[in-house]
Amino acid sequence: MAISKGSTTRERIVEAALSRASLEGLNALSIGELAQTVGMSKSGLFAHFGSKEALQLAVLDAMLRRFGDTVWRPVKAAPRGAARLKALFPRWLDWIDGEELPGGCPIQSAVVELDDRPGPLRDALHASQTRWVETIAREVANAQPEGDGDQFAFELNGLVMAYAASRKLLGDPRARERAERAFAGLLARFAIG
Amino acid sequence: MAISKGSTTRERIVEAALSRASLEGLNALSIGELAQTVGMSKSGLFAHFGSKEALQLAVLDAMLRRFGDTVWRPVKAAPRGAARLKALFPRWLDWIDGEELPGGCPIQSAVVELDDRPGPLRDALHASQTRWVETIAREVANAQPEGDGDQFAFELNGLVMAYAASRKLLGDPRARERAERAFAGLLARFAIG
DNA sequence: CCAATAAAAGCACGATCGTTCGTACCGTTG
DNA sequence: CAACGGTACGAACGATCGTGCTTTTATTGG
Repeated sequence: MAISKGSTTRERIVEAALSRASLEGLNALSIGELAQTVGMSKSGLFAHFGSKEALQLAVLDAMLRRFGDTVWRPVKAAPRGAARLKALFPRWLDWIDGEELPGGCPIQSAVVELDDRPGPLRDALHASQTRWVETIAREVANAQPEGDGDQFAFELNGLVMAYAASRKLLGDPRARERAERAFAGLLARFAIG
Repeated sequence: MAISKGSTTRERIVEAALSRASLEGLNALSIGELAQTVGMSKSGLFAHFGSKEALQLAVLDAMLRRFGDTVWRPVKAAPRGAARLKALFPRWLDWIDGEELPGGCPIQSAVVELDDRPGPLRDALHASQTRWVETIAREVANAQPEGDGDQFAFELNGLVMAYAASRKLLGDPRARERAERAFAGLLARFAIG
């Protein structure tokens, strides 16, 4: 069989852990509780990873892959440059709203959770975020060769975080409209569009 | 004596908890570990609060007060409007850098930690953040009566979050310069200056 | 200085944590 | 049929968690 039994259970575990982590964060993952929700024993679940940190790494990897699949990959259908950036933005906001995961964007939680906690988790997230900034900057370069892509990525990232905070903590119904207006201002300032 | 012994130890506890929470978050606070760092017994410490949640509330309250004292209060010396906003920004970034607390801004951690976890903690933070947005918006109104103060506050908040992420996770040495450039762009777009 | 009160300690509780171990059951392979 | 690696189990480990009690120690007001 191409798919062994173990790999599918492993996926079920990571899937459940991903939901949980989007709500409570990576550190709050508990093996016992996780085992209960997937319906197996603590030790059986544990054997799939060998340590809690390895489980967290698997979950972090899964959330990054899912972001790529859900947000970025469909956007690549749009032509390079301005069109892609404009296609990216609403999709990214949708991702924040969390139709995919119950607790919204787990990456943002991970950023805040890991930013001053050294270790393999932080390293993996750091690498991923660096690549993400480069991805955005490359698109900016396609849209406007004069523009500072890293600066754009910096501000765009802040925009999305502000959207998340405004939406989820403050519950502002105008959050999306605010984000869109800010995005329009950003495009204008960088002469993109 | 005006200051009882209990109130001063309580302050010592909250102070230590504040440092810890700035590193690990409010939920990661542990009474046992906290008691050890303050040099007293678990039960002795516990008696000051009666529950972990009450301790967390005290810590949250302390961090919000400290933000007010460290960031906002000195800024009020500047004249209302544009001058205040310009004075606020670098001071806010300094606060993010965390010369005051070891782990940088604990409020941002709290926002991400509590944004989808209902309860008194979230309520207190929600109220505080709402007041903060209003404070900024009021200042914008003083600087530029035509401007949408809530929109400005939204974007300014995102800027600061982007700065924190860029500085602490990515370790970008140009983070401050990026934030300043973005702030200049924000002021320009709102015709403040 | 003494009694009242506040603060802290001591001890124990049930629960849960991550982890280890030995042991079954399974399908595959020789 | 025998041996095997992969998968999952139950039990148990020491540690730590938040939270009650009861008792001792420190501080305070009269």
